[in-house]
Amino acid sequence: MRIATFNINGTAARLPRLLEWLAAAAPDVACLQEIKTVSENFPVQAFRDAGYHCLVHGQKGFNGVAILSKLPATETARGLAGDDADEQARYLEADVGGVRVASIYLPNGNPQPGPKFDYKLAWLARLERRAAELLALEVPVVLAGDYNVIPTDEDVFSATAMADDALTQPESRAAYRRLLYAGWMDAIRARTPVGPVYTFWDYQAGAWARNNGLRIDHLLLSPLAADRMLDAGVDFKVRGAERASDHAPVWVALRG
DNA sequence: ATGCCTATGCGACATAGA
Repeated sequence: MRIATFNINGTAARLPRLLEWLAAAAPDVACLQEIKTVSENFPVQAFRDAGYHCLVHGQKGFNGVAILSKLPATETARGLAGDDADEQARYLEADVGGVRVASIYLPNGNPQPGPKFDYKLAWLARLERRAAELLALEVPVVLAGDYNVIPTDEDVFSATAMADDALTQPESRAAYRRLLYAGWMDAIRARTPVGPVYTFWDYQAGAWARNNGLRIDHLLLSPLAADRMLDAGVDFKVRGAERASDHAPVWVALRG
């Protein structure tokens, strides 16, 4: 089973690229972020024609997450518990073929310090609580998404250029590291332990051409999912297409 | 020191992204 995460940066703007990628990569599950549409306007029929069921948690204009799956999916959570006032669509979770999968769009947190950074850290704390509940289930789980966290200086083209950014702050990194120490395996780093691996390249300043990237899209695997991992990687080519998202898809292959 | 691009919206610029 191949499970991918892809921040598409707008469904309407990205639909042709997205359908091309689904046809070429044929993931069994695709966790999408930044769909930037209300659920009612998500092009369910186009994905159905491509062979995918859809679960959608959208909102107007910004954010929004979805899970596409070849097998039928059973929704297990919509939104993260812990803050009833939080109306941003950033978390969707489902059972697909015996694997629990979450599509995560973590808050960016800039500028920091400030309320947006506080929201990011609070969201990370809520995610840690949900992650602990999921570990206790003792089933294969894949937490897939745009974490907006650059885990280490090896995951960024220039640590100094990003030193004041919310994505590299010690508090953001500590929360991510706590997830790893709790038992979650970073699939990309399990496959490629050393050297730069990027999943995002800014539209500005020729970042793609210069390979000025960041690694912020992650696949965290519970122990039972990690046991089944065959391979993991980034579909770099997708970022080089015309009218591409600023993120590339990241995928993991599980046995069975 | 700032903007560089891109997407969206009750568009005519503002906001958000990262």
